[in-house]
This record gives sequence, structure tokens and C-alpha cells, in this order.
Amino acid sequence: MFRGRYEHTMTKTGRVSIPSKFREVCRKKYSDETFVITNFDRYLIAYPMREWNELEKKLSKISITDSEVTSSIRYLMGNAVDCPVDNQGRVLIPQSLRSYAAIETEVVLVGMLKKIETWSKEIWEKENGSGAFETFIQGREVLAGYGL
Amino acid sequence: MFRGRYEHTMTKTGRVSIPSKFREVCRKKYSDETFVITNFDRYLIAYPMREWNELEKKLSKISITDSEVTSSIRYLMGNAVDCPVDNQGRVLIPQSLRSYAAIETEVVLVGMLKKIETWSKEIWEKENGSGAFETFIQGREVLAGYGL
DNA sequence: TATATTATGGCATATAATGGCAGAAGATAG
DNA sequence: CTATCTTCTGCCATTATATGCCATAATATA
Repeated sequence: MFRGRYEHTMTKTGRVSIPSKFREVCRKKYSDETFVITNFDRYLIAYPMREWNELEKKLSKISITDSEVTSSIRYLMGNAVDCPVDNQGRVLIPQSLRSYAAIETEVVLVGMLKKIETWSKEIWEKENGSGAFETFIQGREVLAGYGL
Repeated sequence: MFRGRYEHTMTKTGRVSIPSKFREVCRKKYSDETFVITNFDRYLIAYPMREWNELEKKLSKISITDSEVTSSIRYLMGNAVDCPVDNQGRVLIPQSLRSYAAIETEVVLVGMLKKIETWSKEIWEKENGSGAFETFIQGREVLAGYGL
């Protein structure tokens, strides 16, 4: 599973190094180094190809008559891009996704179990900065039920 | 189970020796010498990999639409780092966790059943120093109910 | 007292992150 | 259909950090 938080800088050309611990998970668990990246909220999510495929399999069973769900799927699929990892361990994040998540140069990568979240540092600090610990303490009771 | 308290010093490069009694627990009970370390309150907690994996398995079943829980998971996972034990019995504690727990050189390691707490000595003495015995006496009644 | 184990400092080497550059591929305009 | 421009991609270089290994000192054990 992906875990840990890393602050990296994006090159002018839009390339971001994937933390080596994440690449290790790719090699060992998925034996594949390709991600599917899409936008989510104010940040991007990157799934290893295999996890993404499983998600797609489930989505394909949803009836297309449910128009609200269909447009959510359209949004998700329409923005999804395959991003292979190069020899230096980097991915190219396409312009559209960069501007969506307001990523300029400083990037925060967060391991979130089966996926990786990619935030612009600025937005990260606004939403997960100083107040995050208090939120965690409040939510911790719930997690305690899961064995924390 | 982990028990006992040890005072160790961290090297300039951020490495801390795991007390040999703890490593023995790792070998005998978990047959693995890797920890997952994360921050908790004003100190760090180190779980043996197996214990941590069980927690993750449960967390991965929570729906991502529950935003309050999601941000707690993000906090927990974002700060979690796997720390393998090297041949000298040490782990490298990453900079982010060190600064979080205000660990400079002197470290207090406390065995707490399934996990190990890691404190900066200074904070340890403030929070568990002179008043600790009185606190213990107060809480002892509860423990009596568990067979103490 | 001799020997093994533990904790920890120091140093050399490996790996990670990332900037820079040049050629390839693809898009756009004439 | 070709010339030009932009973006993509591979490779090299640099720096910082992590890791492995050896040496030593302190402690425990026989």
C-alpha cells in the first residue's frame, strides 16, 4: 500500500519524480510502473494501472440510464491519463491536469493506500496544514474502531 | 508484546538503535524487522509491519466519500513511513517525523504492547516526569478491573 | 576475568531527486 | 505537403540524502 508524504518540485516541462518508496510498491505489488492519473477534488489521484482497471470493471456494470452517475463517470474517465514512469522515476503530468489542480512547481505527494494523491503545495497547506492535527484527533475515535 | 523504557541517542543522520529486547519481539513474534512509524500526539508510534498492515486492510474498506474520515486517514497515512531495521539494529527516522516530535538527539523509547512509542527526551520528561506516579494511582482502579 | 552482545560514531558508497539540454515526435500554419 | 513551433522524452550531471560497513565503547553474560 502507498503511504508517506513527500514534497517534490515539478520541472518546467511538467515532470514530477515519484518517490522511490512508491515506485517500490509499484514494482513489488503491481509489477508495473504505469499510473492512471485523473482529477478529483482540488487535487489529482494516481492509481496503479491494475487498481484502475478494477475500478473500470466495476464502473462498466453501472447502467447508463442513470444520467447523474453517467456524467460523473464521464468526468472521471474523460480526464484520466496514462502516465508511465520514465527511467529517472518521473511521470509527465499533462497540462490540463496541472492547471486543474493548480500545480505550478511545488507538489505534495501523499500515499493513500491504493492510490497516490497529488496536491499543489499551496492548496495542501491550506486544507491540510496547521488545522489537520485537530481534525485528526476528532476523527481518531472512528479510526480507533478499526484498531488504531 | 513490547514493554520497558529505553533512552537512546540519535546520530546526526537521524538513526536510532532499536533496543535489542524490542528486536527480539520482532524476530520471535513477527519474524520481520520492519516498522511503520507515524506521528501521533507529541510523539511517534512505531508498529511492526504486520500490525500496521492489518490496520490498513481495515482502512482500505472505508468509502472515500466520507470526507471527515478521509482526512483523518490522509493524516495518518501521509505521516506513516516504513523504517526497516539495518544490520546494526537501527532505523532511520525521516526528517519530517523528527521535527514533528521535536527529536534532536535524545530519544525515549517506550514499549506499549503492540507498538513502540518514541519521544524526545525533553517532551517525555515534561509529560511523564514527576507527576506520572500520581496519574498512575488515579487510573489504577480502572486497571484493577482488568486483573491488575 | 574473558567473551559476547549492544549502542553508537564515523566514513565510504549508493541511491534519490531534480535541473539542463538535445533530439524526436507531434501539432499548427502557410 | 512542408516549414516551423511546441511539447515530449531520453540522457547526463549535480547535489543531497540514505545506506552499508567497520570501529569502538559500554554493558551484559558466561
